[in-house]
Amino acid sequence: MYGRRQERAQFFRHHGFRCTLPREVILDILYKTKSHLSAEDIYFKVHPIYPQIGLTTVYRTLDLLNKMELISRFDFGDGKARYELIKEGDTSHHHHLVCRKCNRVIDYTDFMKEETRFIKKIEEVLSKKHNFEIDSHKIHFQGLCSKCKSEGR
Amino acid sequence: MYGRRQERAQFFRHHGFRCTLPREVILDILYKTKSHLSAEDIYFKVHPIYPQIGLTTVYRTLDLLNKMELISRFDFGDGKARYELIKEGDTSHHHHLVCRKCNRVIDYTDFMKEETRFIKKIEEVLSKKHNFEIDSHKIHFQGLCSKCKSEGR
DNA sequence: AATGGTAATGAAAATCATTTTCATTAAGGA
DNA sequence: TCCTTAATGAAAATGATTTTCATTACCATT
Repeated sequence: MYGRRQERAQFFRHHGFRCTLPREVILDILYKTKSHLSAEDIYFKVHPIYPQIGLTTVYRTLDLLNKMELISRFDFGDGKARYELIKEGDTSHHHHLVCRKCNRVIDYTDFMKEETRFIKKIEEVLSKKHNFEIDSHKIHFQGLCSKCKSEGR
Repeated sequence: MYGRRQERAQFFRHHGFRCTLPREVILDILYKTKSHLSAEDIYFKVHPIYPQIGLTTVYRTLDLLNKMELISRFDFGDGKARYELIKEGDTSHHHHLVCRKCNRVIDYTDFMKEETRFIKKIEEVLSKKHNFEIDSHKIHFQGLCSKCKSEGR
């Protein structure tokens, strides 16, 4: 969906939004980049190629993509929001280990089968109990990364 | 530990910090309040009784308590950090449902037995694999709360 | 292909949570 | 009680994000 211009354009229009250059470019960068990008990160990636695209637009686009549930927003404790594309298929589903000292983030994909089973069960119960429409979940481990551990806390 | 002044004082000293009035008062408020408080929330709760305690000190104290792992920091998407006391015993262990529209937070404690089993297993594997010292985890469901669902997204 | 209504943009200014600075205060060990 | 120094408070600074507003450019319609 994200790979082809035509599909992207349709996706925006389906949601009642226009497909513009900044939106295409930003979505493209998120598509091509694995790591967890902040608005500024994206701005500096975009700027050399499209210097007319401003930081404000990056913020607005990230907000839009988030509302469209194309991307997820994370807080890893470094004072800026970070974003990741939500890809289709189970292959990319992952969660994070976050170092509470240096804020380093490690992605993991272990135990996803079991997780899915477990999460599905909770979701069923919670969504009924609280009349809540659950559409995503995040799991987040905190602690000390190898580097910070060896340097002493 | 948090209930008695003597214990609190010792706890601070054990960690090499002084036990001061602001620290006692702020810890006390966190102890007595169930909900997820922001620095400002705490400041306004403190202020009528101890007007000499400033917002800066609230921020600094929350930072300290967080580093001492007495409290946890959360981002529920409303632009301010929120904090919760980490209580002892299994009874208070819980996670959150967060509405992506109005940022309402619902605590849940369902399936904690199974969760503990599941999380313990993941932690063992991940901590070895990444040489990471895991000391806590967060689970976070996102979606629409009953109110926002009925009002139409 | 040209047009027009309007959503989207960019630059600058504003906002707001959080952090820093620095002079003053007060823990708590000696 | 004294003294060292960590902790505090007020004000200023910072930095991420949002708002404002005049301009641009999608894209449905002609």
